[in-house]
Amino acid sequence: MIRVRFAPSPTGYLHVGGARTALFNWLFARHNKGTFILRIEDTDQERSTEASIGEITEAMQWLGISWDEYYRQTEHSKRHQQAAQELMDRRLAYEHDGAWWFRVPEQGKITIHDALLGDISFRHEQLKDFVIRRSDGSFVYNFVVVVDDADMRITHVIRGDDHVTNTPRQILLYRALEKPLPQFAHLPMILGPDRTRLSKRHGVTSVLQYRRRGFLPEAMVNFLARLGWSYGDQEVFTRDQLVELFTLQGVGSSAAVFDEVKLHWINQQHIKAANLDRIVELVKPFALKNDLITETMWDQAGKDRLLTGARLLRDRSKTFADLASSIRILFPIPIEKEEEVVLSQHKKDLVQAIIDALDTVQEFTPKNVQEAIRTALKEKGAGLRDIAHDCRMAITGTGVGPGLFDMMSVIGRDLVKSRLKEIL
RNA sequence: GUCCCCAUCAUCUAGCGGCCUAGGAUACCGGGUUUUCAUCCCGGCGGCAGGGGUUCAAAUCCCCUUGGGGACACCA
Repeated sequence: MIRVRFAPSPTGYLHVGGARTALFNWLFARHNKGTFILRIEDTDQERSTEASIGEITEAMQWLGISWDEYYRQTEHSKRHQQAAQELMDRRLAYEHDGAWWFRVPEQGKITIHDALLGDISFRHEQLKDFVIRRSDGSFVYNFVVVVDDADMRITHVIRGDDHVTNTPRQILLYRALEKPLPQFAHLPMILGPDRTRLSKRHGVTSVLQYRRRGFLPEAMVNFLARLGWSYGDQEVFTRDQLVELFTLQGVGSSAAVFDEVKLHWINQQHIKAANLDRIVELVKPFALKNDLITETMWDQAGKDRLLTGARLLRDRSKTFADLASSIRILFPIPIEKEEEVVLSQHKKDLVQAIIDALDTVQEFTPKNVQEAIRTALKEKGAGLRDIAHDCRMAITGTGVGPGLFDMMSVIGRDLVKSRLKEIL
């Protein structure tokens, strides 16, 4: 039975690097029908916070990374004490300056058999004795992680490769404690555009920030998975496909740069594939965010209109923030125009003809609207080209967008008419 | 500085000795579709870090150089 864990320390939000590590563990567990454990490494009482634990679990839930077992490292203090005492009793550790030190044998070398990196050797001289229990009685990371992983019968330790140099010390501890070694797999790091380890100074690294910016969790998961993992030429994956296809063999060994441009593209792919009802539901908070649109207005907008609007506009949206700003035109609020519309008298006549024509339309469908407008323009000896851009600007505030008749239909007769009158 | 890891287009990557004149994706640049933009379709640009080996054959294996990253705490 495969058992893996993600072990974040709750000293801040979940960043994308941590999320990727969690994701790979989770995919590995789900693919192999194993167990995924979330273990909060909260032994650093100074820096650990409840708020941080909440942020981390919320981010994981948002991403859909579900855990089967949950632990807090501090709950295991007696086990740590017990194990440390055992090493002391067996003279594998000694006390110095009030701290307990693990004795590293002077001769020999230690080899990690890493599932991703192959064999990596360290000579004992490089390691030196190290502290396992501080003089204040608390335990050091390298020690508790081994005790906990052994107790929890972790079979595969999948973590960032910034941990490789910790691994030989940990292996020594496994041996001293007479516990079976897990399989190690060290994931390559995620880098910023400047090729240094991804951090706050590279911009947004909080997973939850991506939710706030209008990204879909499945897009985030897809993107994170493709950072280091691949499956032939395929780029877009559903969560289920990822679970089905994920293997450690598919994981590369070189660091990857976090490319937000590609994240946007993947997000767009998932927005295009998502269920429209969900799109409408998810875009709502973005539309309400800093706008004239109220909750009531949203509810009165009409489900069908919102659905149609979302369908028409989502091909142009990389994020929900994009979609929210374009879907505003469905609401009876003033629209900001990208450019001032100044019409010649001739064009004003055309617009007036269009307004009049709209009144003759029975059911306000794209097809009917088109028919009425084309007919009206033809009678004036004009074509759609002559006035389309101005009409679009009047009713949507922008020169680009979905088909004019589709837009008029979904916006609705009254709103279209009043917006057209504004430019006369 | 010491130790460890990594090295294919700008970026993510396929490639695990012959299928490679190195494939896909993003980005970028054209063209088509569209009233416009986007989507979509077609095309283009662009890379095996360098040098030695091994082999009939190397992007693939080995060594060196260079470059990049990481670790060097009584932090996790």
